[in-house]
Amino acid sequence: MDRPDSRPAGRPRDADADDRIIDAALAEYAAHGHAGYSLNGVARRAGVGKSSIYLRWSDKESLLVDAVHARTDAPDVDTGSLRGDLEAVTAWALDYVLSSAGWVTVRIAIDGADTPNGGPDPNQVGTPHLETLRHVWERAVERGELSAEAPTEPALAMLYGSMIVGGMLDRQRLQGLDARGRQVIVDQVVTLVLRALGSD
Amino acid sequence: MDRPDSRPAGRPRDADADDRIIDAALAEYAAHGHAGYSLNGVARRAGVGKSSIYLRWSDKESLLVDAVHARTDAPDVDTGSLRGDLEAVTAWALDYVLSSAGWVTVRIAIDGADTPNGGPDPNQVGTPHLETLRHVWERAVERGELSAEAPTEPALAMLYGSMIVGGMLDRQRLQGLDARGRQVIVDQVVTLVLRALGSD
Amino acid sequence: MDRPDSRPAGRPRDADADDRIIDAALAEYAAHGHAGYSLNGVARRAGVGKSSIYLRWSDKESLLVDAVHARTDAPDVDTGSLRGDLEAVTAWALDYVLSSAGWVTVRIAIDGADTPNGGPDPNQVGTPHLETLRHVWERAVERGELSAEAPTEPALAMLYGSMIVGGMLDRQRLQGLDARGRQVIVDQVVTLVLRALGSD
Amino acid sequence: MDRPDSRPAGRPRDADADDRIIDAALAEYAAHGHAGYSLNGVARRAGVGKSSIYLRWSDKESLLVDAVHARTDAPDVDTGSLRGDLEAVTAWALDYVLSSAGWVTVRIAIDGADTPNGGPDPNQVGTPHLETLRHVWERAVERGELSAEAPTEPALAMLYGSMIVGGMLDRQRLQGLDARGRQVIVDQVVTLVLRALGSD
DNA sequence: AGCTAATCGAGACGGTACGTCGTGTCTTTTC
DNA sequence: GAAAAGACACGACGTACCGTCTCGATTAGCT
Repeated sequence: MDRPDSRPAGRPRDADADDRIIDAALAEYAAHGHAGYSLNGVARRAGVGKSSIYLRWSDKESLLVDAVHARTDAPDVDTGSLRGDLEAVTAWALDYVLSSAGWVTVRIAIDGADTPNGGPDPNQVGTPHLETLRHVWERAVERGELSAEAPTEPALAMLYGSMIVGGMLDRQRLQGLDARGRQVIVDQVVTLVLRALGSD
Repeated sequence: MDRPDSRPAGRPRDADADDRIIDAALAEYAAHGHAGYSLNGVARRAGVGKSSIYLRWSDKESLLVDAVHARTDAPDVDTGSLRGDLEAVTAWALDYVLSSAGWVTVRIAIDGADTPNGGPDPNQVGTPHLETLRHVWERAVERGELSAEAPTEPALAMLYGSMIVGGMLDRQRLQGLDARGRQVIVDQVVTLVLRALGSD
Repeated sequence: MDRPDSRPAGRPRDADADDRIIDAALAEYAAHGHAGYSLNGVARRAGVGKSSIYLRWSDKESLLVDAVHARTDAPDVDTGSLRGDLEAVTAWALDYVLSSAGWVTVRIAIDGADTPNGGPDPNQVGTPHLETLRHVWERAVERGELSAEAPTEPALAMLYGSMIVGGMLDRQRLQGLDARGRQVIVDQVVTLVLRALGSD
Repeated sequence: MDRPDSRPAGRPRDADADDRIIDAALAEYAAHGHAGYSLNGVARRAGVGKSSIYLRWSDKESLLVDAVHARTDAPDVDTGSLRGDLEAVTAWALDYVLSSAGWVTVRIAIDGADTPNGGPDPNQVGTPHLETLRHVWERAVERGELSAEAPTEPALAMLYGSMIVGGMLDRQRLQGLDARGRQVIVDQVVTLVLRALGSD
């Protein structure tokens, strides 16, 4: 007969296909931009039928959101000091916005913000990064480096926003910097943020 | 004889059409979002043939950029004090990123940043705002409120970036605020920036 | 294993759509003439997307050629005598050139003749009718009614050309004739042709 | 005062422009075929503004008709015998249908026949040629070579139609013939027509 | 010489069709 | 029943042309 938790009838989903589709989606987006990101192209690049994509996602927008999610991992740094944590997380954020994949995330979040029920939820997209920053904050409060009343959100926005503006207006120059040059940028921003928080 | 700057031959462009097209473009964008913004729709709404649009702009994207430009005016505030100027310019920036037309600018600048020679120049798009902020800075230095060595660019990025992140992640809530509520946000950000600059 | 002539992968073409498209093409041509024959109009009338048309034909011209081909059937009459055959085939040809669909064929053949590699091959269009006439000839030669040296082609051209000139210059009047009236015309032409052939 | 047939006020039409336009129209038609014949192109080639064309003709179709007319001259041959006249006129007709400009006439007449009040009047287009043939007939009757009861119209249609069918189905080959080769064709057709008329 | 008026080249105007491509759905065979 | 393949109806893209219009410049006859 049938085992109670038997697999559903028919051919099982190809788990590998998920990965191929997600990779293809990000690659197409990075290659041709928002306007040139087409589901036909994704299917072609992934070597997959369109129906296989529509079985998993409702439309091309939600595929993009999921793709970005699946490929975004914000490391939860813990260096023992607020400055150390901020430097680590800022350095990581800088690399992120200067990378092609990372910048796609920003684009998607920006694109989705003004189409309330049309596009992807930007909070859903951006949250991972912010989450990491919040953890840094919490530990700083626990360590007594910050008061609980410190204006968390605005400071987060300043730090994260600095990186975005840098990636937007100064991209070429920043991409040309080596690790040492980027460290200077990071130091500067972290110093400003800490001073703003009265914790320098 | 001939006047050196004589008009070109043929029927002159209809200046009124420019306005109708720009208004229609922004209206279509606001109504249907990025995905639903179609040149056919713009032409229909403006009561204009598509050729008249393509005579002026090379594609729908550059029309959008120009439309946003044409309807964007960054006021060169001058209140007499750094804090006053920053509050004014920040309040204006907040309204800007929360507006539909303003957000389009941000989106376009973001979209164009990673496609070096493909899309519109992000600096061209973003510059007007930054220009205003730089003027504020210059006057503050002249008044002696800031030292000439103050880290201008990072501070600008923090301020402008804060607004962008707010417009991205907290859009719904911020749009719901009245003038008073927005003033609180502005104060908070300006205070942080001034403190970061050691000028509070 | 696989059958050698297995069907190609994917959804098969909708055979019904072919018919609807062809009918719509001829209807549009007949209704609006050559200048007003538009592929958009054909698609609309056929209730079909343009892509479905372009999957089958490369452009509007080749659709028209195929449409005419598909709806043209030249009956292979066989009455037992040359005069009988010629009368039958001439009567049919007269009806043909006076009909809207038939006249379209002539138009297309004429249009295509002077654009060697641009338009449809006129021989491809006109051949079916000529084919029928040639069969009539062959049987007449077999029966001994005509010598094998009789100038086939010029006589064919005379007969067929008479109908075309009639359809061109005398269309209104001929269309107004009843079957009896048309028979008079047919008799006259056949008599002339037979006399020209020295076979009266 | 005023002379009764004074010239109208204002700048007179440029007679030279008529010629340039007509030549350009035929050249464009010959170069790009019916589909590629555009008024914009004619204006460009003639070095003329579109308004100058529309001052003279109501649309591109009637320009074409007039252009063909203006460059068509049907000689009223008179050789003294029916056979001689027919040979002359047939040779001329053959050259005509094989020429680009001549074939345009045929095409226009054909196109206009089935759109009663839409296009140019086919009789207007075709008449000149038929007129010439009728004169030939009349003289033959006067000379007693033909009886007044001879079936004029059908014979005319046979002769003229033969040429059209030849130009349509056998164009390439006939265009390749030299004067001698064409003479053979002409003889054949004339012989058939004369025999049909019982006048050989 | 000045006035009037139609024509000239040029080219923008609102429309519409072209042929291409992408959407999200549907239909087929194969696994 | 999922997979791939690809056809389906629809509609936007950017281009080209239609026939109309609006310009400044020209070219005449009439004052």
